[in-house]
Amino acid sequence: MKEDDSNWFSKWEQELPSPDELMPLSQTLITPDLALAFDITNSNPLNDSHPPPPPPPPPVIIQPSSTDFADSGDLGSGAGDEPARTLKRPRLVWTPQLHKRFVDAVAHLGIKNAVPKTIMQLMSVDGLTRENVASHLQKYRLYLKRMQGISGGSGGGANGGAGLVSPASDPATDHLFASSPVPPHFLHSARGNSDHFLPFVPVGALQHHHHQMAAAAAAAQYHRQVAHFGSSPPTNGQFENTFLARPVHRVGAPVSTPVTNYSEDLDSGNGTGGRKVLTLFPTGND
DNA sequence: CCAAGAATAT
DNA sequence: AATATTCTTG
Repeated sequence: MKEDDSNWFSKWEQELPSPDELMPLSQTLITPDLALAFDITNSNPLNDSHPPPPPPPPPVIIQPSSTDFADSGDLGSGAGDEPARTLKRPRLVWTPQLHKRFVDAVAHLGIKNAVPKTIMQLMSVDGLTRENVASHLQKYRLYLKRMQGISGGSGGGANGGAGLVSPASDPATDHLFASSPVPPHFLHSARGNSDHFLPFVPVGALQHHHHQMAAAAAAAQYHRQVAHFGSSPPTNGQFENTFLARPVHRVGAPVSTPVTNYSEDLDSGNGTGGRKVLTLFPTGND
């Protein structure tokens, strides 16, 4: 068994979010129209509720700001896809799944190597940019700092929306970050590397499958994506688009092509027993 | 020049 | 509040 290094890796692979959940980023291949077209009528008997259903009829599409791609059809010639340049992509939504991936990557890299670029590469999420990660990382660090002050660690976050929770979960502190098990060593000064040493990114090991997602699948995912959280504040009227436009990769790094790796994931986003969002599919997978 | 980090902006 | 974008420094 020389699987020493592959050891943690294989384990990691198992926790990778299922395609369904990290689709928001990969939806890049699916156009909203297509999604809607597929969406469909899908009588989803086992689908959860969908209070805020994406009403197809109204001419108004969810787009935060103006300048979008599907807007005027003149831009260059094609107006279809390619643009990647000059276009603004929608805000990235860090779903618990994505964040989990993020945390895992950071954890496995060690705080020292956990720099945006490396994290991004390790996550191998299509469409994720360094800036995305950088921004999130910044916030994540603040969160960790915050935590050091109070609570030595117990990540008992995970509040089921009720009010009983362990300490260290201030209403202002939890939210997304509390939903993922924060690696212990994070709270200490991660110096010298405790267990993870990976100066470089083993991305090569991750590269296995390609995109094989079908439109139908994407459409389905598109739906559950919007109908998430059930505990949203009342005055929250901000809709953020869930699709990202990022059809092509432009890597200059020595790594190969970062593609999304799909794997089975049962989502255990909370170790403290406080189940949280998602996991729309009972028993296994669809 | 590229990338990380902090500071700002939306 | 959450992300993005800009600015500065390495």
